[in-house]
Amino acid sequence: MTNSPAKTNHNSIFSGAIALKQAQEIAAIFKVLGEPARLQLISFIASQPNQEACGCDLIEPLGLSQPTVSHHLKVLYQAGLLEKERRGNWIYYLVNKEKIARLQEILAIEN
Amino acid sequence: MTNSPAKTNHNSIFSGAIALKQAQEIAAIFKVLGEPARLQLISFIASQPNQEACGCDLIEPLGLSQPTVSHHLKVLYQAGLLEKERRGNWIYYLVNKEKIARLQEILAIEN
DNA sequence: AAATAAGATTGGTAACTGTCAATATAGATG
DNA sequence: CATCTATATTGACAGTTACCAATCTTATTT
Repeated sequence: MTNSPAKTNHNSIFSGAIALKQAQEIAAIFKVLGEPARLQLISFIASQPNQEACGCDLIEPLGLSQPTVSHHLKVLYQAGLLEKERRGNWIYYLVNKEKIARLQEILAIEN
Repeated sequence: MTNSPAKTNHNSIFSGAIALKQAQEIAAIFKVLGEPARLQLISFIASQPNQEACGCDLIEPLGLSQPTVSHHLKVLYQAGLLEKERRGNWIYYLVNKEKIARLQEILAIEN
């Protein structure tokens, strides 16, 4: 269990004018979320009973081809929004809640 | 002053698997935020003393051409993330805080 | 080792978009 | 009306990406 630090929220884009580098980092995450299929993936995975799902169960509900779903899962994983774990033939994905929480802080209005 | 309704947060993508249409609507907003220049614009405007800025003051800090800045401002405005108001020759932009707050709710983890 | 099933990669295409130069529009002022 | 400044639009180009079919890789099972 990690020790939760004091909540300061100075990571918000509203706590001061952000520099280009930070803007690029944050934008990269929003860009990943800027695709309907990827939002559906996150939402679907999180809504499962164990809050996880294997790739094969994600193809049908999205109505996209297997390569396309695989591509989106990769993008989400590389952005740190999903975690994955292999169990036999299947790879189970789950949402990285900390990353989501950090994103939420970025949108926190200080004033 | 509007009466604040009971906070239910059922707009989050984590309160159940979202449908395609909703995914498209939300993704459209994240897509707009998925550009460094636009994040800088929002951040810069909000960090001004009156939390507003005219377009002409946004060109230099971004280091982009006037048409490009104008384009980004238009995209942000059309997405409902910025509001604008003409005063003489200048057009002042300010952040739509409600829209931001709604975005934050979309990322709220229920569980 | 062969067969099966899940997942990843490759290659190709169509569509989108960020960027700027050039130009146009709008409002204020002389 | 002419001029000046702020903002918007147009046109063009380069880079990116979502998508699929086909193929490859990985792990299990017989």
